[in-house]
Amino acid sequence: MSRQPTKTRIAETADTLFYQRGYAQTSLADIAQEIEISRGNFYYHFKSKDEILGAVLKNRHAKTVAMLETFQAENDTAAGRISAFVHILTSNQANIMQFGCPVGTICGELGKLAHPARAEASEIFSLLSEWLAEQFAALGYVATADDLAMHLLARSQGIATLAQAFQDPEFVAKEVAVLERWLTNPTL
Amino acid sequence: MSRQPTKTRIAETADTLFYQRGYAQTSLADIAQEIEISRGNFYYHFKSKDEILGAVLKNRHAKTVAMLETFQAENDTAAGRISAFVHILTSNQANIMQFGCPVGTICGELGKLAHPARAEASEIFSLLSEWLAEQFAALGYVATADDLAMHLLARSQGIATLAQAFQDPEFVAKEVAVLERWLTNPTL
DNA sequence: GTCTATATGGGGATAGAC
DNA sequence: GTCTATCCCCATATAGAC
Repeated sequence: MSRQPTKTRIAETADTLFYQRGYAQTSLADIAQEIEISRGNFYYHFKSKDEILGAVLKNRHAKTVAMLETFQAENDTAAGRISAFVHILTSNQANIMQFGCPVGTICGELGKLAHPARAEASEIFSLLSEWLAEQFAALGYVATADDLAMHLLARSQGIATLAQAFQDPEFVAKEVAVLERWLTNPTL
Repeated sequence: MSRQPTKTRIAETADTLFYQRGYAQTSLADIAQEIEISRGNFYYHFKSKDEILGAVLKNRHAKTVAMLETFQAENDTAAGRISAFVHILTSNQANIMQFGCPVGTICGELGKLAHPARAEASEIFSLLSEWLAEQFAALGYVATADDLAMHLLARSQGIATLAQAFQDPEFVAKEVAVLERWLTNPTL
């Protein structure tokens, strides 16, 4: 783990802390302490904190692509693939209840600040939306695939938001079940 | 407008700026500049920034109660009341696309920071959820009223999150239409 | 590549004059 | 009630030794 190059360790730790505390609320000192480097060392690897954010977003993008490829590989049917997506809410429940959705929360934060990296963050949502649309199209919902994808994405986001606000695992379980039922006959 | 007492003006301006920029990212200097008082004057009216946050959350709570009472007064049927709630997404669309939902985003921010005022923020969600549950019960969905309420709240939140991320008014319009259709026969 | 030391600015908060 | 002046801490970022 700690045999990785420093630049990588910075980006990975920043990823975690940005998720848990938010971008603005995470100081370089926090990251430096976590991986036991000096604050000065930072600027050998990155020009600025914003550049670290860029690297983090690039990482999350790549990890999202990889995740979708795994869903693709591990499920024979489009229905199974969509279901795998929905079940992120279950498998990642503990984190979501504490810190919200990693994509949704960074988009919200960067959006409020009108941060230049805003668009890169939303791109990850686009990635998910487009992949979901492909699955719905494969299921036969060709005409409404895009809308169904956005609809499901929105519902997942809403569940994540309320999960964090109410800290209620039962709510998540119920809503995932509702989504599963909806998936048997997805309509708008 | 500016004839209000300073303490009130601080709380109202803080409310706006906390919404637009986030709590942590709004400095007391920002607020002071907006209403043209000195930074020092602050501490005559509030002991700390956190105390201002407390006042803001109390205000939002009260405004939410008032809003629900208006919905109640202006609509004869439970269906109409729920519909009024849904249409916040339309009437407040411009703000939501820029800054997200005022309740959802503060809950998210305070949640990440494990801030003491977390619970007060979630309370506003509870307010909405309980009111919606009453409406669903009045519609005849007594057994599932609570779940329907949380479900609708989650869907609204999801729409707000994606509206901010994608900046797409059409998406909001489509999803509001979908919600309206769902309301004619709300199921889980 | 990594460190220490430091520059510079901004944050919340306090003291005390008016 | 409001102001100015100031304290202290922590933030990002830089300079330069090792």
